[in-house]
Amino acid sequence: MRIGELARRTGVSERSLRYYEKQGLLAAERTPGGHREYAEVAVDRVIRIQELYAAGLCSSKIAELLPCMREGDGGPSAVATPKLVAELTAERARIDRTIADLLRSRDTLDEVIDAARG
Amino acid sequence: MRIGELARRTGVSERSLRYYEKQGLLAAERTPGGHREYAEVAVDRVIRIQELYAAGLCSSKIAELLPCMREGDGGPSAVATPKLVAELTAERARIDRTIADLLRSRDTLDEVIDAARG
DNA sequence: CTAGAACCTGACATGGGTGTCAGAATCAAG
DNA sequence: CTTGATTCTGACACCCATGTCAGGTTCTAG
Repeated sequence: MRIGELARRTGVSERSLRYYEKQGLLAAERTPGGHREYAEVAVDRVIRIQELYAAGLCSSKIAELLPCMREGDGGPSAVATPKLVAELTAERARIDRTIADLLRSRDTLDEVIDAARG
Repeated sequence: MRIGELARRTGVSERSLRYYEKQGLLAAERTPGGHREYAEVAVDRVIRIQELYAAGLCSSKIAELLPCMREGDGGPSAVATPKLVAELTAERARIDRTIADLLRSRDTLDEVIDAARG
């Protein structure tokens, strides 16, 4: 599929998809004229990328991480190095802290919302 | 207490504390010479502000929200307007989506980490 | 062949909390 | 009074994913 369809199906802008490619996160074939041609599996990949961005990971971390994930029906094409494992473990801890933060903030909002309704 | 101590006790930079004041999030008395003097309750307030920032709320939303929260032992000094309640409800939904995202990303990380250990 | 839709690259802008620096004033201890 | 630590204001920079625009090329349906 081409970039417009991929954008539509993932909800991610074309601008961002091109940016992902430049960051080495998302590969694409090219038509003879130079237009990007994406495989079906790109949809899942883009969604995954978005989730990881939303989780606070930067492009370079995601770029290291993606090859170590299984994609579609195949297995992973790489295994994380010890250094990467350490980094990911740190990210994991940060995510846990963020979740805890979010839960507290959600409670705060609930309190204010409930007070206004009650 | 003064700004240095508040920064130390909350882990928030002096820069940010001054910024919070400019955004109307954090009030401070002034010494005759113009130095900020914070009440004890400021510590909790700053931590709360940080949590809300971490939850993705912007300064203006936090500024609207804070007066509707109970602070220390006292009750809230304001009640949320219907408009604010609607906005906060939307923020709450966004937070829920973010949490779901984080959980998925955490699972992704776990998968890669486990694969490298196994 | 042609028109219009879709795509290309490159460049500049944006947001918003935070870092940092400069130069001056204040505070507190000796 | 003096000195060093602390604080003040204001300005500029940064990050970094994303928006947007310009000018040109490719694709596809008629």
